[in-house]
Amino acid sequence: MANESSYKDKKVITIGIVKELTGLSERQIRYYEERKLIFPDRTPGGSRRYSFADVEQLVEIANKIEDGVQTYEIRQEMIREKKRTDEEAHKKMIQGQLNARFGVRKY
Amino acid sequence: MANESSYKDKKVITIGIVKELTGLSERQIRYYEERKLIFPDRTPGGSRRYSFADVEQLVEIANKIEDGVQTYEIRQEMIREKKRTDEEAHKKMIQGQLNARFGVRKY
DNA sequence: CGTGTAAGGAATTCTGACACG
DNA sequence: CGTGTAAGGAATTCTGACACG
Repeated sequence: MANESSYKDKKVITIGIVKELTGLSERQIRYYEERKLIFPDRTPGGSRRYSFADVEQLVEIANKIEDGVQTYEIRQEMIREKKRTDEEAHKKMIQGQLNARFGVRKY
Repeated sequence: MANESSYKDKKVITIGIVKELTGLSERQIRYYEERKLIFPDRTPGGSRRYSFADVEQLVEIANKIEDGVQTYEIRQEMIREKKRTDEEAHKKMIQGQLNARFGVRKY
């Protein structure tokens, strides 16, 4: 649920292409980064590189803003969502360890 | 077998990233294009854009060249391979039309 | 044949700031 | 708050050519 697509998460897209793909302006794309909603990689030279997942994220962000949601709120949502998935992953890992030591109980 | 990955075939990667991803020089990447082994898109400004599929193709090409295969031969192989898959697709399409008109015979 | 390189120019991207509201 | 824009510079990419072999 995080690493099944080797392409989707690779940071290889320049801001110019992201602009084409999303229809957003460079200004918007950079601003959402400033507000910590998106996290592109950087080349050694300092240019931003986005993944397809980032592109999709940007579209979602833009939609919410169009609906009047502020960047701060969007960020809070993202943090809550991350916490939820992290806890879920943690729970699964613990369960995996239990299964490894005491055997898997299928049902 | 050609459009199941929406990411793999999108031409969004600059030559600089392709260089990193493949370990090839820009010179090599451009040369393989000159020899019609690879077909990047272009931005309005003229910059090349590659897909992940292109990146994989480039690695294969580079391996063959290392093995002493000439670009001309690699190109011939590619043409033969394309012909084969095209014929296969054509055959499937004809069969599909027959099935549509006369019903599908499962076995 | 396949690849390196120096050359000059054009396209791309970057940051910080001013503006509006 | 979110976005546009002009400014100046730096990084990226482009082409055509000379070189080697």
